[in-house]
Amino acid sequence: MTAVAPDPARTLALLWRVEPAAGARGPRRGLDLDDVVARATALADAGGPEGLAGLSVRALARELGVAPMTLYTYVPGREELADLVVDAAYAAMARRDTTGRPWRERLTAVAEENRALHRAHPWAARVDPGRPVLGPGETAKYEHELAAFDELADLADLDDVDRDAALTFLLDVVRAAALVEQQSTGPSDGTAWWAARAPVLEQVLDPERYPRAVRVGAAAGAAQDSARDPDRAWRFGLARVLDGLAALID
Amino acid sequence: MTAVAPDPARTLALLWRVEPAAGARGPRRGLDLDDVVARATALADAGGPEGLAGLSVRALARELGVAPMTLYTYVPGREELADLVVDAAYAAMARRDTTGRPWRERLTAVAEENRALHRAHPWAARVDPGRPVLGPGETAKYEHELAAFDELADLADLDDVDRDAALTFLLDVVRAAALVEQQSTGPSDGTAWWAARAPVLEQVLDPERYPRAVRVGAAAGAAQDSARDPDRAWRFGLARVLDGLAALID
DNA sequence: CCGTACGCTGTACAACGTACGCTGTACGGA
DNA sequence: TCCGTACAGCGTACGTTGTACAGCGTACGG
Repeated sequence: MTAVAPDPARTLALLWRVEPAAGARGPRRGLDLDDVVARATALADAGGPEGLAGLSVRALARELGVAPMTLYTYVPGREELADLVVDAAYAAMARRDTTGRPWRERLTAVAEENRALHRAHPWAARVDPGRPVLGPGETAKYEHELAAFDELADLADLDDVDRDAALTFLLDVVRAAALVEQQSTGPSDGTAWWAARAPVLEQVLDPERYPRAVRVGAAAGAAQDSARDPDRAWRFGLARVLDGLAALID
Repeated sequence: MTAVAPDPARTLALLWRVEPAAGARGPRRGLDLDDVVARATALADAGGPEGLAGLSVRALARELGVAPMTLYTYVPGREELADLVVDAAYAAMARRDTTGRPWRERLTAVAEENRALHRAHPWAARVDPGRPVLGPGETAKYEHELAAFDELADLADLDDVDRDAALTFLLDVVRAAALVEQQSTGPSDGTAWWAARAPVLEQVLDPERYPRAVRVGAAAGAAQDSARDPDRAWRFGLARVLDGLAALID
């Protein structure tokens, strides 16, 4: 079910659009790689949070009006296609130039840009951050976001390793907030979700045994469902990140 | 490929081991649900970071010496099996009683317990936190971890929603650190990984265009690979979390 | 003692990723 | 001008997945 040799060099060349000096023999290509990736992205977006995981070669081929195997002339396999989709999404992000602005504002901008990413592409929050793509999109994103730490790195005397850790720290809290947000705006809008579970839960969730879990769980669940203050978790996380980083400045 | 009706009540009953008052007619069951879950956990653990996603009904059945379809008399489907595995892992976590200790120590204990979880079960870091399992394991974990926030909630005047957000904040940073750690201890030990990519990257990663990305990326990569200070990212994240939460105390 | 509820499983189907080999195209060199 | 060849596209096929369905056999309740 998986290819034998997922040559990383080939994938990188594809990501960076480094053509293998094609001798233009044979028929012209009927599709454009950028189109393929764009259609794949649209399919993934339509698939909700599991969109990227659920993206299938056959569905994409159907969408593009070609046979499934045709896609393999454009892309080595499903995994690499997903990498291209991810990197394209990173490349397409809006990046505010906040050069010279105070560090809190710069980091907030980065956080908001990533929040927008997660809203545009719900699957982005499920992308494995431990497996870097190393494409042009990710690289540009990385460079831009590292730059936002210039002033803070200076003030707090962060070395490069700490700067990277600080960025990871921020991005991860943003991702977590996105996951929470997706849960409430998810397929079932809370009420039905809880209604289906309430009968068993009432029977089993002993408030004397789990006092905090029952109380806090109910409060947190209600807060998420009510659209009264949907940004609360988001602002909490961001403020905690900024305060945590501010403590580095002695 | 997916079941038609993933009845949530049935799954909850299974998680909490609420028997449907079985009239004990017919043959005895040859397997124990706890055994099934234990073997599934072992299989997932052996499968590395993708272990839970890669867990297949057929493989588990082979392991248990039964036909694949037999498992469907114990569990509604693959998804629910995964939920049981997750909840069992939560239930099995060691939980230090830190009642009365200072809040930083209590939160550190929670962080370390979850770090141990991620080391025992690499797939745990990939479990979707937006989809709560609501089993006894998760509930006990939630209760225990909320309790660790008692003093801080008091000092910082956190309401229940904030308390939940603060816990989520902490757990997510721990998860992120686990993902980073898994990347370095991963399948290929860094050197080979970079060697395969270096030729293309050198050709394409312009240090003038991406100065910080190239510099910081190299430093961060080297820091992860070198086992010199493997805990550095971990300690950074934890310290940032504690400082960020400490700022809530006015 | 037997009817029936239920554990177990063989078979089958739809969907998946993708290897292999064919067909037809269109350019580079003769 | 023509043709060899490199390459785009794809039909077919294989192995894998989750799981629906129907049959078989067991063992308890009446």
